[in-house]
Amino acid sequence: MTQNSSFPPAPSRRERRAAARRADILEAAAGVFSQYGYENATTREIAERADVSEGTLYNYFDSKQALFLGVADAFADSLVDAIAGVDVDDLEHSMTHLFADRFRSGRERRLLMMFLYKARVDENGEQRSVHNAISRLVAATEARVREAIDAGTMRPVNPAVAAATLNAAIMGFAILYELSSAIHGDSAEPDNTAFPPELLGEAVTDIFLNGLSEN
Amino acid sequence: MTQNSSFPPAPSRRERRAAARRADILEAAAGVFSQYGYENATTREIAERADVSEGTLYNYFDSKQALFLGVADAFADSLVDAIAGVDVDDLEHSMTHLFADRFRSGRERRLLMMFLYKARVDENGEQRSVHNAISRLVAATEARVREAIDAGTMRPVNPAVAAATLNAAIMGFAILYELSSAIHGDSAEPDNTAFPPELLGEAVTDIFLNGLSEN
Amino acid sequence: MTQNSSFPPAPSRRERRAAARRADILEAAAGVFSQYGYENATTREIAERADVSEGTLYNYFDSKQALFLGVADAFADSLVDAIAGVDVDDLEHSMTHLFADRFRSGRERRLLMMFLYKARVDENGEQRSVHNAISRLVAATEARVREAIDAGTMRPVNPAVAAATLNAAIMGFAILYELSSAIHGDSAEPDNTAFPPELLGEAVTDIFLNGLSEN
Amino acid sequence: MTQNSSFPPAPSRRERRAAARRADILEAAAGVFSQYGYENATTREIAERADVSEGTLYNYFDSKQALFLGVADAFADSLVDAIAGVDVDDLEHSMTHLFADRFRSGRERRLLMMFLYKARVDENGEQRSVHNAISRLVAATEARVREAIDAGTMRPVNPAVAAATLNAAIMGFAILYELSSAIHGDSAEPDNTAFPPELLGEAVTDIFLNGLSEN
DNA sequence: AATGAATGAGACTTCATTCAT
DNA sequence: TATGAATGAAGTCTCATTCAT
Repeated sequence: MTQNSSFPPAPSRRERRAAARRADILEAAAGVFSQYGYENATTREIAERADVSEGTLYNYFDSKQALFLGVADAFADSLVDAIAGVDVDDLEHSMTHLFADRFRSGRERRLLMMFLYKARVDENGEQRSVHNAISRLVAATEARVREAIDAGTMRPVNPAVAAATLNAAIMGFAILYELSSAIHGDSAEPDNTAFPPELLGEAVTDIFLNGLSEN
Repeated sequence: MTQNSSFPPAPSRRERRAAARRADILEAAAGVFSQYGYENATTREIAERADVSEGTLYNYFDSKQALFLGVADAFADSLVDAIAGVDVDDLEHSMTHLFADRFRSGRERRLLMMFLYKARVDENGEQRSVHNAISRLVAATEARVREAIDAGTMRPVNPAVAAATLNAAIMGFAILYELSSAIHGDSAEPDNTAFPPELLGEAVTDIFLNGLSEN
Repeated sequence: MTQNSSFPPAPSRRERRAAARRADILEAAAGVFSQYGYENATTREIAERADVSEGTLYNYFDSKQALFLGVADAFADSLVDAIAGVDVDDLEHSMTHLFADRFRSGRERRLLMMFLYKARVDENGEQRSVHNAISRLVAATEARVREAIDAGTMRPVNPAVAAATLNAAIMGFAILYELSSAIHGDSAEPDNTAFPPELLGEAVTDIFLNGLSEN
Repeated sequence: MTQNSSFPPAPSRRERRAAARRADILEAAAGVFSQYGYENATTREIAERADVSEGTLYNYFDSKQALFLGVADAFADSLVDAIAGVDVDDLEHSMTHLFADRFRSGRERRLLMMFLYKARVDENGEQRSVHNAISRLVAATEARVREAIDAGTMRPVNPAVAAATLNAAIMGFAILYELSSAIHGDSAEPDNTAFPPELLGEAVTDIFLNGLSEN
């Protein structure tokens, strides 16, 4: 009857509705968080944007923190996927795309910035999840670097340092790009700064692959 | 010998005390902001740490925001100075030190992260000062890059992109380093992570100068 | 019989409770404002007297100012109604009652005094509502004066001046009466001063209708 | 040596300077109070306007309240003088001037309004002085009314009621006039409303002397 | 399961008053 | 006597979270 015979057992209609509701809430939360930052985002606005009541929020997430972590996890998933998709045999091309993609969406840039900020601020016991999300990113990157070195397309640099540097650049650049967007007065989408994402991705990749030194 | 005759007129005792008090407050604010982030920092704790009453805070700064901007300005000043000190004839050495210095102090790393975050969140009219501070950094960097290219020590890359990339890396790395510090459980000073700042600075500089490609 | 079919739609129980709560809060606010004046009235006491938390106040009114304006509007409404009820064919009788009614309740007297005071102090842009309330009063009075002149029961005085004078007397007398009440030591209700409101209303009306001059 | 041989003993230079300072402060306080109202007037601004430090204020007056009472007393003195100057043989003329004078200065109008307001709010034990000032006014008026009745220029109305009504009108009209000034957009001096003080004084006096009734 | 009114802790900020200089 | 920095109590307002409906 249902279209899915694999595990877990086919979700009932109620379960499907609940999942959709949860997704709506996460989507709304991502938007509000990215726009205002964590502390200035209000559960009231998230609820409004998800078209549910504030009370309902708490049927799906234990707290504002939990809501935030839900957003962070989804974000990290998509970024880990992107890193996993890098082709070590064509670093230039795939890195260019990776960078460009990370610079394209203002919402993603802002979310990344926020995760980094909160990860630091909330290092108090209970909420290491953002840390975990970051760690997953770096680990995924390090794995690719090792592969690239093994494949002979990358110099035998320290893989951990290289992975960290690349992620730092992604993060730092996302931040800087976001700031320039704001500075250039187009804080709202669409992002039409002096440097279009593609060119920027190319130039940054060039620096990373070929270095800055003359000769 | 006594009241010197040069400008500005010798500060009276009262003026000296006021300046010292102001410095105390800024110092306390920097500490509290870096530890908790802007929103979770309370004027109460800043006052306590500066050993003054909350009211006194407002004799020196108009608002919590103004206090924050005071910290941001001082921070940007020191970073601009550091960039201005880069020797274009010995990029490797001076960049290594620049990076290493930026990674050394946890408080500086955290402050930088916070400024970036707030700069994005507070792009509302009145408080562009953090933006300005960031802009100063990038401009100072771009000037050095142009010099280095003219001096023939750097490839003729796009100076604006290079300046942005370098700053992005500084920022991103400060963040990442800070996060790893936290991950490795030594969130408090001193910072004794797997990668000591000097080695890290060297490795990052190497990647930036020489690139990642196996040529 | 049950949910009536006329407009507006029958208020739900929740809506009815909300309206009642709003009324409770306004009532409490009127009491506290009249007792302490605007600036010395605290949201804490208003909340306590309305038997709600301070936070709840802000679910019904945006600010202390808004609360005050709610009280002012209700007050102006009742006074405008009273003026509209004056019978121009029996000025003596209806004016006597109008005056007497305005003198009777200490709370009303004090509120009036406060509105006048705040109207002056808060003439800053946003809050002209108190001004508006006063203007409504004077306009209503002027209309009655014109009618009375047309009906031949009043001398052809300048209607605007007469309206202003009458309202000035109402206000001024409310104030003076309130002050004497206080002076005579019965600041709390009930008001049993030397001059009972009815006699006072009569005497004042006599002066206004017949003047002070001999002959 | 000094120019004054009467009691009290000739003031020394120091005493004269102190008196002048006191007068400066009172003048500044009157201005600030009338502009902002009691609660919104700050000792800081009073001090600035009097060109002394805040601390100095407290060498001349015990508290903000005392400062206010100083202003109130001076104000009542001048008004009592004006009432004492009314010529019972020429009520029309002298009342017209009395009214007109009270309407002319915005600062006086606002101060009067404030005194009335504070007199009510501060009826708590300690500060009956404003009450006393008001009482002096009414008593002075009542004395004049009795004289006028004895002189046969006034109907034998109840002198207490008449005195109260007249003062009420003065107060109420001062308030109303002040409000209209504000309403007509010229809250700052000079006062150029639709009704110039002289005409207004005349019209009000006419109503008071001759009444409103057609007969 | 959904609602949204109620809660109350806690934040920032103001300002009359004091007191060491 | 004058100064003005320091004080700290107190006030308004916000918002995550709860719970009766």
